[in-house]
Amino acid sequence: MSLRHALLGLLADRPMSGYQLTRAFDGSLAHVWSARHSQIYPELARLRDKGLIDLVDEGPRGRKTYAATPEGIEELRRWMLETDGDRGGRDPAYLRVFFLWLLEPADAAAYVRRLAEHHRTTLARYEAAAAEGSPTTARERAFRVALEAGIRHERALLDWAGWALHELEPSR
Amino acid sequence: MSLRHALLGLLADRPMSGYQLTRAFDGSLAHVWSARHSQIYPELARLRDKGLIDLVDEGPRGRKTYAATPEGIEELRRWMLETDGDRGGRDPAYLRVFFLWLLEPADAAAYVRRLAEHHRTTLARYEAAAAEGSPTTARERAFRVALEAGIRHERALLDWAGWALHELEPSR
DNA sequence: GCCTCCATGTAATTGGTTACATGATTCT
DNA sequence: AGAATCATGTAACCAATTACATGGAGGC
Repeated sequence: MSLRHALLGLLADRPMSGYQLTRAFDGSLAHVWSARHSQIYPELARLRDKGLIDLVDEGPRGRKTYAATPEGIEELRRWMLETDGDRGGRDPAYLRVFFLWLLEPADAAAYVRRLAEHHRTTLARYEAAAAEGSPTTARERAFRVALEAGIRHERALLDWAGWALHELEPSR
Repeated sequence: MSLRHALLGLLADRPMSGYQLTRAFDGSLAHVWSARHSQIYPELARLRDKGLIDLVDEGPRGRKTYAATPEGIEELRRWMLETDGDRGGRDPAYLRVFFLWLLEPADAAAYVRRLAEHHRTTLARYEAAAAEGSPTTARERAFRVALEAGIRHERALLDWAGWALHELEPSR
């Protein structure tokens, strides 16, 4: 169950509310995991029941801020090293690429161009994030390492899209 | 619902049984989508009810072979062009990378080395598949294009792992 | 006063995994 | 005869999305 550990990981860094966690899944974490608030709030309640997180503050508008407990961090560390059971990633965008042959060449090319556009914007966003300030803490350095994976991934697929457009030309 | 369209895409290429489809998800498709037989068989029944696939043959051991109908291919084409609603990919292996700072440096390095090993074997498998014969049909050429995305993805992350190991050295 | 964003929750439904259950064919 | 593989299905459970529902705080 990765959602649980994603929440623990975020809360191990700093205390956050369910609302802030929801927004974290729309940000830098979006390409590796995501979740809606309707899944997050009940999961936070379960994590609290198990003593893996603590309610550390209550603010305006009913805001509840949680932090990971030592037991929570322990559980997260355990999960980090327990790699088997990882199932292959799921990616509808690249599932479609397997079936491009069913489209008219013009539609297939348009699809690949749209993918390229998407990779281009994401890459720019990541590169901008990487450019601002150099990491100092272990946490910041690890984040930079994760970001680099995203950058190389986006760059590789952007290059691929260019190659693919050439390869899919009907004339060839 | 991507499973439905993955099945349609596979059956658009050639008629297959539920068992063969199950194995297809363990093969080249594994890194973009996967499903167990317990999900596939009921879905095939639903697809048949909707007239998107036909039962074209029954063989030994109760084997049932299905093929996509024209309506099925039409539905698949529609899905190919309807890209919104794609949610970000999910990848527990790279979710862990965001939390590497929580591990002892030695454990973090071991984790990255394991990722590298995984990318190395997958890359070798893809490159071997790419090396055998040159594609002739539109279907084969599109498959080669999809394979190339896999190759570049694996290569990029293998390179990343090497860089990350250097970057995570405690001495730095 | 109204709009936007902050903030949390529940209910209904669909998607996906694990476990249960059965049996035929082929190979050795 | 026994093992491996082929082959299909159902049931129970867990994970995730969509829709429903409510209200406070801050800006204009």
